[in-house]
Amino acid sequence: MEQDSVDQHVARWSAFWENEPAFAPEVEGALVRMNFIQREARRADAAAFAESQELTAEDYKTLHVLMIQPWPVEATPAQLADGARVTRAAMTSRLDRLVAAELVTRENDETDRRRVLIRPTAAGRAIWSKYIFEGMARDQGLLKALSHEELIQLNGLLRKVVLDLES
Amino acid sequence: MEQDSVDQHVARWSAFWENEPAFAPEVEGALVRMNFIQREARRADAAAFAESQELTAEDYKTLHVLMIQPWPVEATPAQLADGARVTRAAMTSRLDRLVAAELVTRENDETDRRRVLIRPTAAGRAIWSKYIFEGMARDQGLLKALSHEELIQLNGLLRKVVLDLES
DNA sequence: GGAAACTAGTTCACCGTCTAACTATTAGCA
DNA sequence: TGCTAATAGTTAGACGGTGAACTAGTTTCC
Repeated sequence: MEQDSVDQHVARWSAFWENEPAFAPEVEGALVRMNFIQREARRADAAAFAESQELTAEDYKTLHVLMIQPWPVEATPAQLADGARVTRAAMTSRLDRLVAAELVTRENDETDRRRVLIRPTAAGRAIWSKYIFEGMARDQGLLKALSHEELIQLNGLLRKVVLDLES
Repeated sequence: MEQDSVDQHVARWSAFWENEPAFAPEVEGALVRMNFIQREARRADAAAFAESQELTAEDYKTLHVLMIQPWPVEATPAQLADGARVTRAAMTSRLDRLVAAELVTRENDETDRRRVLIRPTAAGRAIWSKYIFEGMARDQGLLKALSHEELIQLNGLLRKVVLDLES
């Protein structure tokens, strides 16, 4: 099979660690390749949102986490922070921006007055559905080199890793 | 095969997009799993360096990029910035810290007086070799669920993706 | 019923990164 | 040779994130 840039990296690296049994070329290669793919994914996402000027990839992520809530589509800042993997403090300022852009509303929950409920506006729903399909297309483009069967094979291998890490 | 958390995510997601042909469960699954593994890797790295108190994972990365230069082990801030994938401005402040910690030296290049040459100190070399093997062990632990043959298979699939993205 | 513990969200100070502007030096070329 | 353009590094200001402290409201339990 043709070599990619990671093969070269691993070859240099293997030469560097010659006679060093602790170095595992296949582990290095797999992790560097996954890193490469993820970086490319983030780069493409950031480029798509930079072009649009409407919102950042981060703010889209917040909106996305909100939109995929089970019906009714509403969530607390804490839930959104967990989903977007940022702190609640960071979510406060993300929501400030989304509220200012009128993509979500922030209302007090009258049944528990500590809580705040976030709901998408019509504009927020529209923006989300505008970008969600573009994102899917980008993701599929990223892995377009693999056949359906190869994708299933890849998921099988990755599932083993994830199951091990989750146990 | 047993299900991992990503299978559940993909199942919910598939139900959400029922009758929506644009959604590709295997693509979503593979990317989410790679994301999971990378996040776990970063988490473990950050934990290892947080425990040590000697330097951050980011500053280690800088030192690492410096140490893997071909002999003689020296580099300009620009080279290090490229290797660590941060801007030169960010590298300036990273180097301030490493110089203050006496892990690297910063000298003017007399043949091109715009340039600065960064070299590791003895302490810098020592710290790097202390952590490099721990990092390799963490990486191998991350993928310990896969046999050698499975690792080769995984690299084969990922190589196809990387080659496609590089072309 | 009321004190203590817990929970939700926000504010604050700090940190690391980014972009853009700036200084100093070198290279290109009429 | 002497402008002009390009290059290396740093600095300045803004931004988004973090953890800790804080306010307000709710739950627990004697």
